[in-house]
Order: sequence, then structure tokens, then C-alpha cells
Amino acid sequence: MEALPERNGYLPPTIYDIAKRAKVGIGTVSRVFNNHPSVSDATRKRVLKVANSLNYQPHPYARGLARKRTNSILAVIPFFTTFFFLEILQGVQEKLGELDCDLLLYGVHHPDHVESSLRQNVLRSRVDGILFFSMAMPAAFAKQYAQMKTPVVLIDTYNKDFDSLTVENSFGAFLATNHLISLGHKRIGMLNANIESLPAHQRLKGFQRAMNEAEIPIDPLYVKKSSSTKLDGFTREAGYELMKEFIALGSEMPTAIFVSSDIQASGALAALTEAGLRCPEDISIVGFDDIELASHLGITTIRQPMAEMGAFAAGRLAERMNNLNLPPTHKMFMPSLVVRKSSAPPVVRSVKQKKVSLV
Amino acid sequence: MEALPERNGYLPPTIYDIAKRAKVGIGTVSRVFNNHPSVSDATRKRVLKVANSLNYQPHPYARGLARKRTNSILAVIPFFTTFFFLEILQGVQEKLGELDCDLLLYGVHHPDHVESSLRQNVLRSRVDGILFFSMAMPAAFAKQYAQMKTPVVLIDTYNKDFDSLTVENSFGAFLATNHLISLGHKRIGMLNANIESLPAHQRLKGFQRAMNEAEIPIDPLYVKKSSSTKLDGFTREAGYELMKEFIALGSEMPTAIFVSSDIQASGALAALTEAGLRCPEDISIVGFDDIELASHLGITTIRQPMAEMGAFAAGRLAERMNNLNLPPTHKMFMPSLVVRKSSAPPVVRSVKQKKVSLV
DNA sequence: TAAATTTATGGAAGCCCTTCCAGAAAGAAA
DNA sequence: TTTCTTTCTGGAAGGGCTTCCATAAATTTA
Repeated sequence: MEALPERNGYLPPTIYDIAKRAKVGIGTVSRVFNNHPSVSDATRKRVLKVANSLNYQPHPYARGLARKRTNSILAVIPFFTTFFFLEILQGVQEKLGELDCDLLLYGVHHPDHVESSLRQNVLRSRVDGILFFSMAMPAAFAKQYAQMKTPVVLIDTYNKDFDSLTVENSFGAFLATNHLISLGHKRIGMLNANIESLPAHQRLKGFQRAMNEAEIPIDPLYVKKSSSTKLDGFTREAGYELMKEFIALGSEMPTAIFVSSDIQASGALAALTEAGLRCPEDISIVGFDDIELASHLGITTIRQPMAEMGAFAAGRLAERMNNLNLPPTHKMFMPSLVVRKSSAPPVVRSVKQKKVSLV
Repeated sequence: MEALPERNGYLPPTIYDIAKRAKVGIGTVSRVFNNHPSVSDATRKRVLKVANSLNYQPHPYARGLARKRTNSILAVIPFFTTFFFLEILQGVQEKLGELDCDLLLYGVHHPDHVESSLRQNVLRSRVDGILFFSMAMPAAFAKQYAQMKTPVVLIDTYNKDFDSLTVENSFGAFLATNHLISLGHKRIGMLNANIESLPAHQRLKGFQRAMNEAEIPIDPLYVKKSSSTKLDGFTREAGYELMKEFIALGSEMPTAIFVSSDIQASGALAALTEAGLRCPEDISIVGFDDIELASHLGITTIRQPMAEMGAFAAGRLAERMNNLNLPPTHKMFMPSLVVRKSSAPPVVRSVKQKKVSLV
């Protein structure tokens, strides 16, 4: 070996260095670091002492090669969205810490790139498992992964061949609508995203169920859906536009609206302010998602248990990595209601209405 | 070798499989995959054909071991904050894609945990380089990394021994203040975070410079700083409290305030609303950071070029990985002004004031 | 005390690559 | 033709670990 100084003179100690200094064989050192039971206490201590003094850390790549496991997982997340993921990742990482596992991050910049990303990064068997967020798993990969039994957990998306977890959108919408009903509202509308998208569809269902159970007829005029294809209408602009339609109803406007996302709700609020209307005095609003913005704007909303979802996903992935033959499961998470100031009991507006609401 | 089926029967092809089928040596296969020039065209084609047909991908861990490089970098980010990082990471990843490098993510959950996190995760992961975000690098690690010449780039924080990049806070504050001045404001205040923190200090400097250059005297009553230690006073609550102090000034209140962060500005706005004051009619507000919230609340603010910073950081890290002896550099990024609706020319409030402001 | 267990240990082989050296093949020069 | 170059190629060694087999040491049992 030539004298070329690697890493500028500093060469991390290897298992051989430890073995030599501790006067044991490499196998013993390895066993110590893998908590193998058949090492005597005296030896274990001696090895650890030497190892600590040299600041030895097993080389994860060498480990990975020998063990045929990488001890790391890949999170494929859409970078075109934001906060939701950070919070889930937080949960993921906490769990991964327990499992002594590293997190590789791949951010997909554009939905069309999912496929090439997967090909480039995942196939190289650099990771033991994959967390796949919020995007449809391309068919080619779904097939390949299923066949190779690559451990994959889908979050906020679904495919029958893999473990998946989603939020019970319909139940969340039910909660939101019920909240408005229990505040005493009768004229309740829904401002929805593009109904083509699954969450929008499910949230409508929940709205309908709550209304039906309360025996409040649903006025078709009060159910507005976005036709936007941009992010399926889950945008501020979409909320703004549809709220203007509600406002155009004048005195026929609902007294409360369930909006299918906080981001739309923020647009809706802007439209209200612009029209000189106040929330909740003139109209109550409930959103969905509990993004950070919602707390700042004081929007009553539906919270998805993101940290828990992250931890669960990581845990499930670990189980699957230990047993490749588990049947795919699907776990629903129950969202919860977060009450803020955008929702309140309906205010009586005129004498005529007063009579009615005195009951 | 026993018959235990690895990975459920599927064993990824190795360089030996390719070599055998292509009737070449393993060295040749390796050379093909490393674009080594001394492979004849015919051979290269043959190898690639076999490799493709078997869907061969070099094993990154074996590569890492043999090359003594891992081709991955670690991002240590504080998970107790949010959006800023995602945007920077986006820039980082884009660059890393070019460099064929992977991104490992480590989120620190609490500032106090930085040290143990680094010890646990960084030392063992043997990544080629580290991007360290927004936190002070603990002295022990700084020393060790400097000594080992571990490639480290600091983002939004500083240490003389490493490459670092920060935003010119002082210039941003200057821009913000200047904006208010050029709108015609004379009674301009600053709502600052905890002055102990570097950014707060720098932002104050920029404020002062702008005021001095415009020859507007700074009224000490108009410069309020948080004494909170929680996140150095960069919180919504801190902004809320200090704004109440401003409001208590009554008619002596400034007509415009530069707030040292958007998050504080959101609190300040809440205090204003609560007091029945309007922004910008009664008072103009300029924030700092351009977090997502700012756009929703319509806060005029100072934007940091996050994606660019990310890409730059990754590039710089790559350079350093190629030459461990580069002297540390420090790069300043220039922020820019984003005008929204929270800032407007001062409105004349009363006859008495009219006299004054007619000047 | 000898034999049979049990417990602890050393180290070779193997994980999948890269890299280097030696040598084969093909051309060029003599 | 022979000799020297140049261009390609094969494969051993090595990177740092885990694991398994063999063996040594300590205990137990007969």
C-alpha cells in the first residue's frame, strides 16, 4: 500500500485495530458490537474500553454488505407540497431512532418524475424499505416491488398490494359538519375541491352523512365543487372563487360552510373579508388538515394525526422488513376536530329569523 | 452455501453474473460502469446489454466500501421549525442529483439534543459530508470535524472553521426599513426578537443604518425587543406582546413597524386586530423571512433565496469533498423585498397630526 | 481422574465492489 | 520477420464487517 494519506492522514479504526489492542479476535469484537450473548463479561468490557478510547464506530457500509441489510429506509415524498410531510417525517424519524435505522430522503419535484426517481434510487438496493407518500405508485414499480417483496408502506395513498395508511377523510368531514350542526346551524354548505380526487369525494360523503343523520336536507346550491385540476382544486384560489359564489347568494347564503381544506378556507376567508363579511359573526367556517396556517388564521379544522401516522408507518415497515410475507394491511387513522374561532353558533340576523331561532 | 432463499428467492445480480454472461472479466464490467476509457466499444456494448437485460445496478454499499466514499451526505436540520428547511433541501437535492449523491436526513428534535444526535448518528454514518442547518455547531464536534477535515457546510449559522452561508440579515433589515421610509413614513419602529441572538442583532443594525441614512432619528421608545429565550423571541407570542406595548402608546404609536420575523408579525397583526386597528391603514408592517404564512396574511416581507442557498451549499460541499484543504469560505446571500398589502403610505389621522406630517 | 458438556474465542470465508498489476492481442516500426 | 508500443482485458487483493466452524478453556458429570 502506498503512503497516500487517506482522508488527510486520519484513518478511522477498524475492527482489526480494536482486536489487536484488546488482544482478542475480530470475531469477538464483532460479537461485542452486536450484543451477542456468548462473550464473557471481562472480554466485553476490555473490548469496549479499547473501542471507546479509539472512538471506534462500526462502518455501516461494511456492515450492510456483510449483513445484506442496509439499515436505512427511503422516504419518497412530493416536494411540491409542504408542511404535512415534515410532520409525518418527524414521527417516522422518532421511530427509526428506536430501530437504529437511517432515513434517506428523496423528494420528487414533479409527479412525472416519480418513476425515474424510483428507478435510480430504489432499485440499487440501498435501502431496506420504502415509505411512499401521497402519490400513486406507478404500476411498473408496484408490480416489481410486489414480486420482489420489497417492503413498502404507502402513506396517504393506496394500493392493494402494499401496506397503506390513510386518514378517514369521510369521518373527518362528518366531524366537521356535525360540529356545525351542533352549534345550531341549519343552512350549512360545503365548499369542496375537485370531486374527481379521492379525498374530495370522501369528504363530500362525510358531509352528506352528517346532514342526513341530522335530517337536514342538503340544498344543492349549497354544495360547490371546484373544477380546477391544479392540485385537484385544493388551492387558495379555488377556495376564494367558490366563496365568491356563496357570497353572491346574498341573504340566502349559508350560515356555515364546511370547506374541504384549510388552504381553500384561507382563500374563502379572503373572499369574505373582501366582501366586508366577518367570520364567524356572518358565517362559520370549518376547514380540513390543520396546516400551520389554520392556527394562525384561527380556522376550526380537522386534524390528521401526522406524527402518529409517521411513527406507525415506520413501525409497520420494520415489521414487514422482518417478515416479507405478511399480507398487506390497511390502517385508517381517525382525524379529530380542532375548534378555533372561525366557527360559532349562528347569529340571528333579522327579526324574522329571531322568531325561528327562539325555539 | 445453504439453500436459504435470500430476499425470498430474488437475489440481485452481481458483477460476477454480468461478467460470466458477457464472457468478460469482472474488472471489465466494473470499468464499463465507471466509464473507464480503456474498454473497447464492442465489449462495452456487450456488457451493457447483459447488464440491462438482468436489470443490474452496482451495489452502492460495496462501491462505498471499495471506493472509500459513500456518495451520500447528511443534512442535520432542526425539526422544531418548518418551512425554510424544506425549501432549502429542495435546492440541495436538485444539486445532489447532478452529483449522483444521496441525501440522508437527520432531524434534531430539540436544540439540546444536537450533540447527542451528532454523536449517535453522524459519527457512525460515515457520510461524505454534512450540511448543518441553523444551529450552533457544538464545540466538541467542531473541533473533531475540523481536525478530521470532515467536509461540513453550515447553513444559516456560522463557525470560522467551516464553510458557511448566511443571509445578509442586516441588508434585509435595511431593505425593509427603507421600504417604509420610501413610502413616506417618519415614525418608524422596530419590533425585534431577543437581541442576544445574532440575527436579531444584525436586523437591528440594518434598521439603524436605514434610519441613519435617511436622517430620521430613532426614538428609543420605538425600538422594542423581546426578552424571551424561547426560540430567541422569534415567536408569535413575542410579537403579540410587544405589539401590545406599541398599541399602548396610543396616538404616539409609530405609523410603521419593521418586525424581525414573519412569525412575530403574525402575532403583531393579531394584537392589532384585537385592538381594533387595521393594517396597513392604521399602521404598516414589514416582516422578515417570507414564510408561507406571510403570503397568506399578506405581509410585506424580506425573502431569503432558499432554493439557491440549498444548491450552493450542496455545490460547495461537493467541492470540499474533492479537496479537503480548501480554506473555509463564507458566502452571504442577499435577501430581497416582497411587497404585499401590509405596507402602505402613512394615512393622515387627525388635524393635529396633519400639521406635523405636512412637512 | 477421565469423559462429556458447556462456554468463549479465533479467524477464514464471503458480502460486492474498485483498483492495480500482469499479460494478451493487435499495430507500428525496424 | 522480429521487436517495441499501445490498447484491452482478467482477476487477485483489499475495503470492514458478519457468521460460521473449529478449537481451546472452563465446568460439570460419571
